[in-house]
Amino acid sequence: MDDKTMQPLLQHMLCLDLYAANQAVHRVYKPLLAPLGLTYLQYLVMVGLWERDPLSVSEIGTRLGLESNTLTPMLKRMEAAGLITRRRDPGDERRVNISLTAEGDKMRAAAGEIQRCLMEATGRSEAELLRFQEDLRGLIGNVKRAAEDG
Amino acid sequence: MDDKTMQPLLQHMLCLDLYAANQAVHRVYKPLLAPLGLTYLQYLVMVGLWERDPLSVSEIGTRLGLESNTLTPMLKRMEAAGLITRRRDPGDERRVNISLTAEGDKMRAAAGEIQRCLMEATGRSEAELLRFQEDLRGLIGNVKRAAEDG
DNA sequence: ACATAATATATCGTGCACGATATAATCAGT
DNA sequence: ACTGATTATATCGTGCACGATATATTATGT
Repeated sequence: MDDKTMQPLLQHMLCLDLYAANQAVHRVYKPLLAPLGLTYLQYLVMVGLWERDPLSVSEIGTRLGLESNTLTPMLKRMEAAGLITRRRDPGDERRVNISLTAEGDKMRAAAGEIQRCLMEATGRSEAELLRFQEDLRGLIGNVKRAAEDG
Repeated sequence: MDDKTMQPLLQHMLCLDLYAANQAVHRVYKPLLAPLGLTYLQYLVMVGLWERDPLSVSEIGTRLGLESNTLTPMLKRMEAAGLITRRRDPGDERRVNISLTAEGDKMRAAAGEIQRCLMEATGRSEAELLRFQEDLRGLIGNVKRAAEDG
């Protein structure tokens, strides 16, 4: 008989805060990435490749929670922009390996400062962020399990 | 000289968890909203209207962090689906008032159960969710401020 | 070796997001 | 009353998201 259950209010909905958090993060990243000609999602792909190169489309997909229907067009745009190359894996012709170009690799130099800006934007210490991240990941795990089980 | 600063890793990036949280929430809502013919964002508009009716386009925009470039097409789809009406405000012809149709108002009945499912999906108590929401809102406030100040 | 299933990517259509811009209505200051 | 600024919505183009589907390649079982 709780009002919040019977009559949802936007003010109380956590999902709206998660949505707003993404919007806010997006808006901090945008001006930082604009000089590099990267979108937010393209930057996440780059971070993945700076860490390990090459990655297949599905390996990128696992990291970002996306599939080829989203990734293929995006990776083609990044290829057209000269950031990455797309080549069929000789060992398994179903796979497409994504690698950084020299230009894409050079952008790595800008990443440290971008991350510093983001950390600073949160106004939280590294320890506070870690604790929050742990909490958030627990919640994500629960929600994902609920989504799968129906 | 921290590695996490110099060389960002996807594993450490909070923004990726926020992104994943939205994906997960979206996936829980989708099957619950499909019977109503609503998308996730359309549902949020409905929640706003169940709370207060009418709302202008910009009032909806304030609540969801969106502007007419996103809302106008979406509201037109909702109008075509018979969920809402769009009428110029007689007192200020610049504004467009959005109101629920009888059909849209009836959907209110399904909202309680949907919210119950979502709460349950988080696997957290109401008190835990409130604490998390407070923490998240603090973080959003900081990030928004950083985005505005540049 | 061969038929079948599973896997990896690509394509298509619809619905957000959002910067840039356009248009019309209202407001403010003279 | 008039001009310029402000406000509210709409339009356009590009880039995600994602369900559904198609195609090609590899793996599996007989």
